[in-house]
Amino acid sequence: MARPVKKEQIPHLQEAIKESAWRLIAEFGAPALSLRAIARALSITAPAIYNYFPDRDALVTALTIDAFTSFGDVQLQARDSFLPEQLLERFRAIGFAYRDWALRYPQRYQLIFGTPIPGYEQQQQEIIPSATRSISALVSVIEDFRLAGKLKSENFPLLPPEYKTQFSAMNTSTCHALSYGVALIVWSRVHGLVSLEIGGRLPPFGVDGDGLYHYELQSIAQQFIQE
Amino acid sequence: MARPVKKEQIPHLQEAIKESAWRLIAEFGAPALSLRAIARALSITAPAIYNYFPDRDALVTALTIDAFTSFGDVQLQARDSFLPEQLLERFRAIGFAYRDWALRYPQRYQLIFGTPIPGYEQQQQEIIPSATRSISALVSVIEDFRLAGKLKSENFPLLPPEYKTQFSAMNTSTCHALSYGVALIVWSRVHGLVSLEIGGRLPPFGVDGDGLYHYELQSIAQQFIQE
DNA sequence: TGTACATCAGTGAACGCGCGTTCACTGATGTAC
DNA sequence: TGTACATCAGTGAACGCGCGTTCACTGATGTAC
Repeated sequence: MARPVKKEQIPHLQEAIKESAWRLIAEFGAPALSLRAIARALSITAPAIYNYFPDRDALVTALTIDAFTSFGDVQLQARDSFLPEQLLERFRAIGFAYRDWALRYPQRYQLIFGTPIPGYEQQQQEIIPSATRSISALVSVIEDFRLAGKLKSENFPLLPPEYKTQFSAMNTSTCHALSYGVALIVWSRVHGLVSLEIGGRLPPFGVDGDGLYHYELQSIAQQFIQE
Repeated sequence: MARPVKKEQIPHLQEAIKESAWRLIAEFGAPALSLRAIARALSITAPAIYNYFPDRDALVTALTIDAFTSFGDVQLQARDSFLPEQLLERFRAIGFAYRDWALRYPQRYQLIFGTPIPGYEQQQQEIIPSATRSISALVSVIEDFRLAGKLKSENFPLLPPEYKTQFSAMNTSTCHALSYGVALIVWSRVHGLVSLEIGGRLPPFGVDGDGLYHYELQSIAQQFIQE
């Protein structure tokens, strides 16, 4: 019963495993990911995966880091597609890149920001750098507004000094606590709209996710940024 | 090997099953819920559950409806703890009730708004009424602002007429499309902050979730409500 | 008050399934001489 | 150029597990007479 050994010259099986995992996550959702399903899709046996990842958690951790990294990449690229002086353009570009990525890879977005996968213990230490980087574009542009004296911050709740420590410990060099606080609020608004849209909570017909998102970015700019 | 038959007079097993399910969800998260675990916790056998729910999906649907209902209840109660004329107080009360409920039952919040449980096909029709009701307090108070001429809506993106149809089809009687659109934005902001907080995405130390939330409610009021 | 019977909630065994992980192995590849 | 050998990526069988669901059953309860 010789199985037709196709041996299709997988160049880098480690990458193939991750790609296959992403495909399965896109189709069935992150919580349903299994090593055996990945192996099946690649026409290999499940134990082969153990040559590349010590266990399932390690694979999920690697996927999470890759997702955060790719998510950070597109935002940083969007920022850098404008000159450092074009702060408002940079801000808007980051905002649109954020939503575009999330709509293109909704399951990846849910993997990194949604309900944790059952039975998976997140390895915080390994993930934190890429996670921090994933919002660093936003934080940096808001800090730039502050340095340019263009950050409106009346009434913003005072942030304890630990903020600063915490933040520089997160490897993003120096950043004023205020910028970080404003970035958190901005992030929460963007995340709120995007996660409702991804989750299908905006009623399916007649709701203009695009329009709402544009409006929300505009509102944020009006509230926090000096003309 | 006679097991000590405790027979502790469970009065309404159907309720006990749901309560046990909530306890397991609170401890292990919604995606890990299983009928056998529920049965184990109640010292009954798994097939007994089938006397009360035709299958696992039906149980999850019932839990979802209960969660939405309870979530809607606390918001409506919060609203009605102020006189109909005290619109701003009503709005703030709803906002705080929203966050309080979510922080008290984070796993329920994730069950109804987070990543869907793998293998569970949501029965939209059964759930929609309670889901709609869960944000009806917010929608109603914003509609009241509009009727009182106190809704600031310059620049709000025009909503197609389908909105109105859709919304009344959702059993919330008549409501202007504009109110519904504003409610969506308000909801997305509240949801964004709350879901980041529940997910532990606000850095653990030094971040004042309370303060940020107060600030955000204040911002919303300033943006959308006429003094 | 006493007996026969119907009801039906819960039991226990069993099904087929997919999972993560282990382990001894095999067989192609590449190097050393 | 030819042979012996080490390497090691991937295999196949097996493990123990928990899952949803089915099915024939049992045994307590309550009713009819």
